Amino acid sequence: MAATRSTGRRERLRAETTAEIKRTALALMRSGGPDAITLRAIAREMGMTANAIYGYFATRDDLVTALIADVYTALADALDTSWAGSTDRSPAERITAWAHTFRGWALVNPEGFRLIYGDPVPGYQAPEGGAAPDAARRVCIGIAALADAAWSDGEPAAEEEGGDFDWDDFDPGLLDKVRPAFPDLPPAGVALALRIWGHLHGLVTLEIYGHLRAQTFAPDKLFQSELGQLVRLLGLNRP
Amino acid sequence: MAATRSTGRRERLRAETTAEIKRTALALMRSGGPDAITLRAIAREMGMTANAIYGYFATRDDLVTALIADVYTALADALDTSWAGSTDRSPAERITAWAHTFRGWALVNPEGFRLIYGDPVPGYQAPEGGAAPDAARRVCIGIAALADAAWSDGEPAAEEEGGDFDWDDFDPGLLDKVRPAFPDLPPAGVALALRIWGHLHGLVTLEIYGHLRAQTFAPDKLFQSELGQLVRLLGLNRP
DNA sequence: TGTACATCAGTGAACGCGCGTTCACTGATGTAC
DNA sequence: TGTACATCAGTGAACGCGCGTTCACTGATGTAC
Repeated sequence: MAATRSTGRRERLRAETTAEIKRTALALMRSGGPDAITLRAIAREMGMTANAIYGYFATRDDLVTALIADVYTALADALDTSWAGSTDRSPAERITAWAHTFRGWALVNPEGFRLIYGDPVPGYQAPEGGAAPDAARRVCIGIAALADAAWSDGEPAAEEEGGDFDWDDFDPGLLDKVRPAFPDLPPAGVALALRIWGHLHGLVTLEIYGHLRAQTFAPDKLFQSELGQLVRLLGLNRP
Repeated sequence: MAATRSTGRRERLRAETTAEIKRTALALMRSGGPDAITLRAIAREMGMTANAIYGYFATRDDLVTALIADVYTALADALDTSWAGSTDRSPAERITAWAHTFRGWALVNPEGFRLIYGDPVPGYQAPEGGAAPDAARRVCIGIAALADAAWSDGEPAAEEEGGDFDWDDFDPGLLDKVRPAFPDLPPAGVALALRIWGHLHGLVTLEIYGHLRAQTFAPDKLFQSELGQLVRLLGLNRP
């Protein structure tokens, strides 16, 4: 029994090898940095010849493009799943959970984080219309959701100075997604979202790149403390 | 008149060429990314042979090490100069000026910022006791000065949650410098300093790496707004 | 069930390239008398 | 001021290496009748 249809088996093997190539590439990057992603190194690691990879990816850059898209999508998925799974909790709890998902993902996938947000793989030339922007957008929209959740709880940054933001200050492509989804969020709310992104991105980047761990042994505590302030900044947890 | 002593002239020429090599390396990195720093490319750009550089640096990695030390020191100098030049102003103004210096330096020297805080130059192996940690420390101490200035103005983060920080949470090498300089700054103050670092680093990194500009046309306004909140967070500018 | 053919994953040798680095050298600049 | 020597910045050819990519191929797996 269970003799799978032969074409199906070939396809499955093919998909498995494709996945293994990607997995190996990321593992190499993890241990050797972005310049460790070479077709020859991947092939060596997998016990095959370098040109066998051409059966799966047309060029090295195609592989890198696929890698970036995969990783970006995985991050966006993780964040969206976290957010969608906490609808029954308070905004403060949801935002905290989302931020922990963000940092947690980065700590588990440091090479992915660097691939997405750090310097590009040496020699890599991105294609014209990559899928990466889509996932980047999704992350931004996720952050806008945080800001919106806080905003609908009482205009947290209303007292802000330098907050004379206008719709013209933002990329139309971003607004096309954000405004329909969060009709009550004003320009200052979008600005707040980007600033929150900055806070989280900064601490996580410093940690991933080793700058934070050179100064403190308690990055968790630091992040926790940051989230406490974030929730306060957003005007949540008020008496 | 003015016939410079001959040895002096040779030394001067030597120093000039050394500087030109570094300048060219950074210019190449600016236009071509970290992997554009190669001896051959530098030599090509300068109109000489690649091995002529061996008269100035023993290996390529020595050049990169010198580059990192130079750039890191330049950043720390710029920040310290900004801070030292504003002693007659209010803490809020000083902190704002310092942060603008930080961002301004990064925008003018994006390749330097990436060299210091981003992924390492491909193939680069840092030496044992590099000078980079020193300058990194100096930047941290500068941020501690900001926190101290705010703290002596009224314990800004006293109401903080997750703020149960201890001296043991921080690197002794950092504390050796920070505690004597700022005897009134408690552990929570050092933690606050690192978090402020995260805020600024995050926005600037997103901007330098192009992630911010994909979303907004007004990164200046955003940074300005961030600083307004920072000053408020620090408990300054109170009525 | 058995045979003839098609598919296709992977091989092995080879290419041209740019890299860091080494070597023996040349020729201009500066020094000593 | 003039000559003999020392210094030293830079040359030019060469090395071995790892890279992406191409090519003609082999041999196992699956398909058709």
